[in-house]
Amino acid sequence: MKITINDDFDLDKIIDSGQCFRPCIICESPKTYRFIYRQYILYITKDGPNTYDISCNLNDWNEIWSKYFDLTRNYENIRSIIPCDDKYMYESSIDGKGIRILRQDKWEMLISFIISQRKSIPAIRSCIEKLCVKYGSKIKTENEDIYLFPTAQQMIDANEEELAQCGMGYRIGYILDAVRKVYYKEIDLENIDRISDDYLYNQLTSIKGVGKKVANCVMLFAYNRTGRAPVDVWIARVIDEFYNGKDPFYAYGENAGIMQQYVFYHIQNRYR
DNA sequence: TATCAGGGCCTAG
DNA sequence: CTAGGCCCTGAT
Repeated sequence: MKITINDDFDLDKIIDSGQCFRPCIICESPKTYRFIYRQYILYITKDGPNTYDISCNLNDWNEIWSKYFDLTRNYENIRSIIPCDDKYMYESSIDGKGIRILRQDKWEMLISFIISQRKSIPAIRSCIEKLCVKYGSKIKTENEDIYLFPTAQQMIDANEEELAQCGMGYRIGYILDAVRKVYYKEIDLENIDRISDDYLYNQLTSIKGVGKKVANCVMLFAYNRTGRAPVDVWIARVIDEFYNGKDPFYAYGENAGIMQQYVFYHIQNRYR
C-alpha cells in the first residue's frame, strides 16, 4: 500500500538517533526498513520524495503506525521556533531534520534503557536481541522468523544464569526487579500513561537501576513526554563544550526532548 | 593480547 | 555532594 508523508520523516535518522534499538534496514535495494511494535510488524520502503510503500493495511497504519511515528505532531513548525542566537541548536536541527520521537512500547523501553547503561549502542542491540530470542514469541513472516520483545509475564521465571548469557552483567538484578514490579502490578505501566510527569518519574525511578537518565528516556521514547531531555555522556559533553555548562534544553519547554534528539544525532554523527 | 569507553546507577563516606 | 565500583562488549 502507498502512503504520503509531508512533514519531516527520515527513516535512516530515526533509526540512528539512539531512541530505538530493534528497528533496522532489512534490504538495501529497494531500501526497506523493518519496525516492530508489540505483535505488529511493519516493512516500509521509500519510493518517492514523500511517498512510501508499506506492508500493512490502512487501518493498521492509521491506528498503530501513525501514532508510533508521532505523525500528528508538526516537526517542521517545531524546528522553526529555534531562535537564531542558539546556533548550535539550529545546526543540530538542520542536521537532524527528519527525526521523530517514536511512541514505543513502554515495557520494552523500560527494559531496553535499563540494559543501555554503560553499554555502546551496538552492544545494547545485540543484548536486546538475545533477550528476544530467549524469551519472546516467535512470529513467522513470509521471509523471516522474528522474535517479539518478551512481556513481563514471559520473563517472570527468568533466572540470573539465563540473563547473564544474554550479556546483562550487573544489570541482572535491575531487570528482575522491573519484571517483578510490573508482573505483580506494583507498577502498571499502561495506567500511568495519563499521570503527571512527576508521578510517572517517581514510579519509574522506584525500580532498581532506573535513575534520572533512564527514566527520562522511557518517558520521552515511550510516553511521548517531549518535555523530557535525557542527559547522557554525549549531551553532557555538548552542554559543557558549547553551552558553558548551562543546560540549553530547559528553555524549549515541551519541545526540550525533541531538541535533545537533534543534538544527540548531531554529536553522534560528528564522530562516525 | 591489552586497553578503553560505552545513551548510568548504587552505595559509602 | 563526590568517588569508586560495577559486568560485559565492540572497537582499536
